[in-house]
Amino acid sequence: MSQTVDRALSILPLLAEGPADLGRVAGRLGVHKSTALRLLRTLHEHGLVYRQSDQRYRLGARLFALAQEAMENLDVREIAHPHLVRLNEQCGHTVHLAVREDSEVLYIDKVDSRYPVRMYSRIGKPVAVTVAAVAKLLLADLPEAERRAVVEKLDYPMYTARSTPNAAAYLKELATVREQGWATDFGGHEESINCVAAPIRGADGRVVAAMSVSAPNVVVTADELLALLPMVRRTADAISDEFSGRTPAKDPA
Amino acid sequence: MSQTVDRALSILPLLAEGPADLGRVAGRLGVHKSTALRLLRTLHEHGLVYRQSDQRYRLGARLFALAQEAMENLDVREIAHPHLVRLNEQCGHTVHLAVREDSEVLYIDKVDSRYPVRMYSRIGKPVAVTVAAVAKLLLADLPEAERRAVVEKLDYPMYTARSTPNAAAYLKELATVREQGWATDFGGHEESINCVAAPIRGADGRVVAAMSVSAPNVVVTADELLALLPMVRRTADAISDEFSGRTPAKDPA
DNA sequence: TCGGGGTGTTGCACTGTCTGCAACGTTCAT
DNA sequence: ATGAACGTTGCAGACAGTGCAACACCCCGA
Repeated sequence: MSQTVDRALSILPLLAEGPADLGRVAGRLGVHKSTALRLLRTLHEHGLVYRQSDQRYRLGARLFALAQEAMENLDVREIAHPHLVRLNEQCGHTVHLAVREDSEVLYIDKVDSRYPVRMYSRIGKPVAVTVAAVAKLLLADLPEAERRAVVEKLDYPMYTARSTPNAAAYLKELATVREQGWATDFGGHEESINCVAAPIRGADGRVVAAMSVSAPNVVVTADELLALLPMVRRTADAISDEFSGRTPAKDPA
Repeated sequence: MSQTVDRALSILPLLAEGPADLGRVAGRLGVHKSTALRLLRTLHEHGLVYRQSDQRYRLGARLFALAQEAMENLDVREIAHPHLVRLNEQCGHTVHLAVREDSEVLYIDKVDSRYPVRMYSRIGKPVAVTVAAVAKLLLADLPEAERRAVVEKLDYPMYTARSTPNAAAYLKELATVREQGWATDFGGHEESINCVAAPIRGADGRVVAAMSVSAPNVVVTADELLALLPMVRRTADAISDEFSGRTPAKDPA
C-alpha cells in the first residue's frame, strides 16, 4: 500500500538470506542504486540493518531487541508461564505454549524437563501447522469459512507416514478436534515424538492459545502420554480462567 | 533520510512497548490517522505487525523469523559453536560468544553448563557494554579515534561498586585490555559473577568477536577462574584460525 | 428506538518527498 | 598509470504519500 515502505521492508527478508552489497540489493529490488542506498540508510538508522566491515549489509541487532520485547509483552505467555512450569514439574515432559497468527502458528514458550528455562530457539520458525497438536486446536476454533480458506491454502508435507496428507483429511481432523476439545499428534511430525494438547480460551470462549506436552516414544508410550490428558486440560483451564479474569492470580484486592 | 520509511519504522519500537490502536499510533507519530493506517497496513502485509482480535496492533511473527534467520547466518557463530561446547564440557561453566555492532555489543551464542542448548533469551538486550569482559575486548580493538568517540558517548551506570565509573577510567581499562589481549569482569555487572574473556580475530588480525567464561563466586573464586584463561585463549585462537581459513575444520579437500 | 461519541475506513486534490539520472570520489586489481 | 567496480552526492521532475473531509460502523446511554 505504500511503495517506499514496501520496498524498504522487502530488503529485510532479502538480507536474511545473507549479507549483500548495495548493487545486489538494488538489483533484487529493481530500483536504482541511489534509491536502495537511501532505503538502506533509513533502515540502518533504525538499527534494523547493520553495515559490516566489508561494507556489505546484514540484518541488525535492533531486530533481536524488538523480537524479544514483543515476546515479553505477550500477556498470555506471562500468565501461562508459571502454570507451564508447574505442569512440567508434575509430569516431567516438555511443555509448549503456542499462538496463531493468520495461518501460521508459533511457539511462544517452552519448558523443558531437565532445565526449566525458556528457550526461544524455535520461536519464529513456523510450527508444522498441518500436524502439530497445538496448531490443530488453534485452527479448529476458526469460523467455518475462514478455517476452510486457511486449510485449502496450506501445503501438506509428509514429514512421516502419519502426517496429514491433504486439506480434506485436515478438515476432518479439525472437526474431530473441535468437537472433543483437545488434540494429539502421534508421530505426525517426527516418527518417535508424540504430543497431547489442550486449548486456552479467552473470556469470550474463543481459543487464544494452545499448550501441549510432548515426549519421545522411548520414554512413554502414546497411551501413557494420553493418560496425562486430564492434567494438561486442567492446566489449560486454569490458565484460561486466569487469562479471562475469572481467577485473579495474585493480589486479589 | 526517507521520511515515509522513517515513520513506518518508528512504529515498531512503539508497538514493542505493547499493543496500540490506530489513534495511539497516529498520535505518537504525529501524523494523520489515515497516514498511520496506510503505514500499518504495509507493515502488516510484510508480517512485521499483527492485528489482534480487538483490532489493536502488535508486533508480528515475521519479526521473530527474521531475527532467527539473521542469527543463523552469522558465520562466526556457526564456526565457534562446537568449540564453545567443547570448552563448556571441559570447564563446566557458562560460555558466551559476542559481537559488536556500532557501539552496542550483543551475545550471539551461549552454552550453559547444565544444559548445552543455545538460548537466545538474552539476545537483543544490549550487553552492559561498560563492564562486560567481551565488550572490553571488542571496543579495545577499535582504532584510537573511533574508540574515543564511542567511549565518550556511553553512559556509565554503577551496577555495582566495581563498575567502570566514567569514560576516562574505561579508556584506561581498554588500553590495558588491548595490550594484554584478554579481559576480565570481576563483579562489575553483578556482585557475585566473574568473567574472563578472549578475542577472536579474523584473517587481518582485527577482533571480530569475543568469548567469555562466567561463573558465580560461590562456585569458583576469581583466581580459580583466572586459571582457566589459557584454556579460554586456546579456544578463542582455535576459532580464529578456523574463521580466518587457516584451519579447515572438516572436509580438508 | 434513537442519537451521539468513539472508532476505523475511503476518495480526492495538492504538495512535498522520493526517484532516477549523471557526474564525482574512492578503492582496488591490472 | 589505467581502468573497472563500487559507493556517494545534487538536482529537477514526477509521482507517491499526505491530510482533509465525509463516510461507515459499533457501542453506549437516553
